[in-house]
Amino acid sequence: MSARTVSNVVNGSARVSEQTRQRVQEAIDELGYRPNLAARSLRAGRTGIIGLAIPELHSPYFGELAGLLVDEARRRSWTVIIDQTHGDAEAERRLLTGDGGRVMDGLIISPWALEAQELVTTGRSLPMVLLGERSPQGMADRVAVDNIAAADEATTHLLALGRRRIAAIGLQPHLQNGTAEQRAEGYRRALRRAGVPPRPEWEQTVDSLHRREGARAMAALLDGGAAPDAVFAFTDELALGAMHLAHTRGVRVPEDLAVVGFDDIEDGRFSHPTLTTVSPDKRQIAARALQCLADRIYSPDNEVPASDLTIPHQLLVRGSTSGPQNP
Amino acid sequence: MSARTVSNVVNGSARVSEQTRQRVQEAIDELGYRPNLAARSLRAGRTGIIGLAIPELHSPYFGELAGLLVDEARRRSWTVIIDQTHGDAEAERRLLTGDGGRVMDGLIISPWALEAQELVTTGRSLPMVLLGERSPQGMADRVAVDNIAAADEATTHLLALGRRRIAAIGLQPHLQNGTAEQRAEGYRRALRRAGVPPRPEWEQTVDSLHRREGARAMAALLDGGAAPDAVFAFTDELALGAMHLAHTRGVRVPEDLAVVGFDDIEDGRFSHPTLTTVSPDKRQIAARALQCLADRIYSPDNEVPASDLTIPHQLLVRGSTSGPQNP
DNA sequence: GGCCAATGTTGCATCGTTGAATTCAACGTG
DNA sequence: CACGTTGAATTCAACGATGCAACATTGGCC
Repeated sequence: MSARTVSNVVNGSARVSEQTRQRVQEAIDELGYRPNLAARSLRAGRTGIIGLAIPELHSPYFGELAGLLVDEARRRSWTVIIDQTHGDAEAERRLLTGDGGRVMDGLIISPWALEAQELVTTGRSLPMVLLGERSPQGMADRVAVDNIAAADEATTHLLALGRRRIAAIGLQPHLQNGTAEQRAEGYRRALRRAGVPPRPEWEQTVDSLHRREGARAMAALLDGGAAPDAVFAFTDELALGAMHLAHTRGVRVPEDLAVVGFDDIEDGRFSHPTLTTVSPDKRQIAARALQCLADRIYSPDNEVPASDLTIPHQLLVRGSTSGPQNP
Repeated sequence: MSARTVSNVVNGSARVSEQTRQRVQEAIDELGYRPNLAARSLRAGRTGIIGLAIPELHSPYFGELAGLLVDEARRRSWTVIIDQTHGDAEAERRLLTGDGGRVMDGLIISPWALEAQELVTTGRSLPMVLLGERSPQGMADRVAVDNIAAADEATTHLLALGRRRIAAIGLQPHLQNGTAEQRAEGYRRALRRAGVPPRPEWEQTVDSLHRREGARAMAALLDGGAAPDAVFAFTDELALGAMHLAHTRGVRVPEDLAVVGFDDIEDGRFSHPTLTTVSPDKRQIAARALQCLADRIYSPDNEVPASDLTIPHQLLVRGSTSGPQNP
């Protein structure tokens, strides 16, 4: 009963007689033997581990997305290691260079501080899928919604309600990842099409996407000269923060202020009022991202052309822009 | 320039002349060499990876906790792999037996379906820290808040407001993990001390801890004979679901119905009204859990006695139990 | 009986790293 | 000048699993 035979039994690889198979299996069960993954990885050159790099796990959007990705990875027998970058460029860079050693077979990254250019250059050798950010030279796959179109729809919805003083919360001019900029562009495009000139004082910059910042930005808007009658927040968290502040100031939502968010996090379905939002198909984002990664990992040499997948989204109209609350 | 010398330079271990060190370092930088973690793990018998097993990543409480744990692990140069059990006993068991191979040096698990007895028996050889669930024979470390005392405080707070018809949402009699039971016990204890006999029809069982279930339970309470004037929900998510349903039925919070939750998730700070809650010190839970795990991993043979750490908690009174909304 | 094919099992070598032991060179001392 | 001492670099072996080739066994065929 050599080690080689045991290996054959465990992997069901070579021809093993039924008799030996059973004898080996018994021994395995009895001794509680488990194959050593480190050794297996060393031999195979693969670890079966993929990395997921997101800004923050505690943010509902990324929490929900991470959950879906982990489940999808399990379906493919992959294990996921999660790293939080906290929007720190250095952390993102360290992740890519594999500082301290290469463990991951591939990486799904939602970039924040680094621009795609640097991402792709630094992480050259690592199969990689970008969430949200566009890859410049088609060096890495990318999965994202059409932010411009989605923001346009959201804003158009507010215009259709008769609102004209529509503010935007969520600009991040100092960031490289481009998402905020695209949503801002969609917002402005919709305004212009409706003949409403975009006004800089209605575009609120934020330092983070937390509720707190949404509240701060809303306060700034209310304290500013012309109070808006609608707000398009670039994320649901910002929207919920804005609604919270509106409540504390006695501003009624949606009567005095219509609010639209982006992400369709669970909170928005149960908030008071419920939150109208742009809902990206998160399940599909997870599935497609892993599909891309698998393609890239399993066909290493052939220059697989980078795919740029646009995921469908949907505007969910709820209480924050309509009369009574819809579920 | 042998492999051994390179190893010495990388680890700074043995005596290496300054000259060779530089020569090696240059080569490393130029070739982009990274040590192979699989080989290192194989040699060392350690992977530097710990597992985190939680029911669901998308739940805000576990999302926040996971984020803190990941950060704390990074401070200790550990990598975290995350597994979602979805409350599935089989998934928890598979995790413990290391089905398909042993990767993790240790495991932090928030048990759901399995009772501690089985957990400890099955995962005998794996350093393990339990979150929430008590370990019977002191075979594994445990980190948790004093659920009974905390639930007592929450209920007592409602009693102090003059409420007497206090319902509880969140019982899970079919589960083994004991947390819900402890909170129920604290709830009943407080009622009895105040001379209010616990009434079975005010104890609402739930299938999950999602907002949806909180809403369902609240509906059941309102549709039942005697509508309660207060609710203690065993988690913030249940509480938010309950508040949502109250709003849709025109029940005012806190005037008609006072609500207390448990967990202190971010949503509760920005909901309308803001949510009174029991706040466990999550940062400390994360820090202590990793400390325990480190102790156990780094002193393998010595039977380190299992520690049972009680983490402090705090009742945060907010809008859902007071007049206007406090932040 | 001798030879080949099919089937089942084993041994060898290897993945990359590192502990332990070894070689090599330079230097100081009696 | 012979010899011990110290510092620096190298070689050897091993961690555990597995691709590959070799080996053993059996049965069938001419």
